[in-house]
Amino acid sequence: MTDATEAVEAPRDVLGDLAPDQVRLRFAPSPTGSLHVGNVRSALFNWVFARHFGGTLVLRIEDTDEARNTEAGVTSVVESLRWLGIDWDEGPEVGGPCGPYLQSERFDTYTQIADALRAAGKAYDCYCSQDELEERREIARQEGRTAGYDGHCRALGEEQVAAYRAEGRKPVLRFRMPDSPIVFTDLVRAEITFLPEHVPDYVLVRANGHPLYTLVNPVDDALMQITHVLRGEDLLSSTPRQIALYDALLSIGVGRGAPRFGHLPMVMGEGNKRLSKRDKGSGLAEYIERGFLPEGVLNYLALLGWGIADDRDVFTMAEMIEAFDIRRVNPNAARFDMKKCEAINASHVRLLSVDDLAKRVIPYLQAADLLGEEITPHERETLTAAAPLIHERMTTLAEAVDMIGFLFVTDDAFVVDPDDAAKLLDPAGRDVVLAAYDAVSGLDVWDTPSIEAALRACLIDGLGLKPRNAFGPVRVALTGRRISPPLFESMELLGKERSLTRLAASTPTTADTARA
RNA sequence: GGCCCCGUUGUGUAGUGGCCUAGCACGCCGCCCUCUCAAGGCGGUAGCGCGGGUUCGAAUCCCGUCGGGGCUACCA
Repeated sequence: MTDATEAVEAPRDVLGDLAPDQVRLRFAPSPTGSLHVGNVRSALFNWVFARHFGGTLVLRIEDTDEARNTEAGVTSVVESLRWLGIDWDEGPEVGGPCGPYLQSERFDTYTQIADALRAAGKAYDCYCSQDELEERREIARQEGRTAGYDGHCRALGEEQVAAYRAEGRKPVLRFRMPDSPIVFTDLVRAEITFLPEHVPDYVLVRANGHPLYTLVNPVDDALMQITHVLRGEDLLSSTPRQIALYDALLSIGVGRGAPRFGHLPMVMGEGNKRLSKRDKGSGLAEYIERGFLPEGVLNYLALLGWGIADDRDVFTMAEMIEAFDIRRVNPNAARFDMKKCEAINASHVRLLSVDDLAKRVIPYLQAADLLGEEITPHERETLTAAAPLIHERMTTLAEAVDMIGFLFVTDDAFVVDPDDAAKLLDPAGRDVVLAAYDAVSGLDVWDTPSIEAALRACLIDGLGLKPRNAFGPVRVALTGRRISPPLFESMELLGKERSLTRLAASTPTTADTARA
């Protein structure tokens, strides 16, 4: 590379003539239920791109499909983004100069622009029926040609139009594709070329007058002066027709021409198909319920196509924003791996301070009825003391319920896991628990060192048990589970009285004695 | 069928002609530590889809081929 005359591939130009803070991106979901992780990933990359350059992120709701309940959907999108910590500069709740930001409130605009496009000859009325279209499509397919619109109505005479109208046919508005190749440089891929014979004329407005996504999406991007569009690769094939539309819009004085595009790799689920709503782990709601951290989810999603360094994969959003370069995004489709997602999340849990962890775990304990709305000082104290015990043991916040629930559950609601009891609280185990009871019942000082010393002296030194055999039964009796936070610390937190109560509940029964 | 995108261990990736007998992370397996589980430490498993070129030398360049995905609606 020392030879200046050597041909070098032109680098993908990210900004062009724009000043960095002039970049405008958007996240434009349709409000159909909970956000899909693929959408979250798109939101993340657009947000990070905008923040990296100090530009603007617009949130626009694409609710042109009137069949959906937009009211609840919009709320859900907004709440999801808030949870994630992804903020927007223009859009619902924050307003902005390009509103309204709900497409359902912009129909007049679309109608006007559709008319202008028709008047300028950029689009035309098409009277072909769906049956006719399908028939011709099928023939084209069989002949190995592009199976799109054949241009039948491109140049109808007045007579023909009158005849169609007399039949009662209602036209759709169809965009007239230019007959020259469309070439663009994708920000994550390279230069991509589409030949005109492969990109047929397409419908902008339905026969019933409703504008389609094909019209509405580019129109709003133009009107909202979007400079960069980062979206899924599934939309790559529709890019040439959209670019042609941006050009047409420009010619009638709308917008500034096509934005730059970057197509993000698909997120694949099990097998070799894209992650669908059916797949486990496809909806954001699931992550919230399970107690994933927003920073963990975002970090993992970022890893699907991007990395901060070759020897590190845990990072904060601030670090990602600082380091992000769309040209470094890998174009390969990536398979979603829940194990890795959990591992990344676990790393972020460990990055939390113990105070923060204690705070974040509260809603999950409340949801499990282990804590009430009001948290007593004692509960708060226990939580603070318990947090260090679990912060290196958990993958998701909701796991706190099983891990430290025994500290908060009332004694009469306390139950021992049946399987664990069967294994460890057999007659021999119960004898161990009895010995443990005797060992600690006389303790004056109830703290971890004293408890440990007493238990070891009695069970290990006294009875000659192996540690795991000695503490296993005690653990189950106290925490209800074979797996728990460290035993002695747990006992200290449980308190002497409650510890003894639980130990007593698991000491040898008359049945055991009879059997012996 | 047509068009477009993509192709490094099980998964995500690093790698832009020699530093690659291919690095990192997750997973998996084993060992150490240890009151359980984690965390941590150490070690192991496994990969350049295939075939031709170009070159002294290719995971890296070229051609072909195979494979996967996406799109192909009056959905978004």
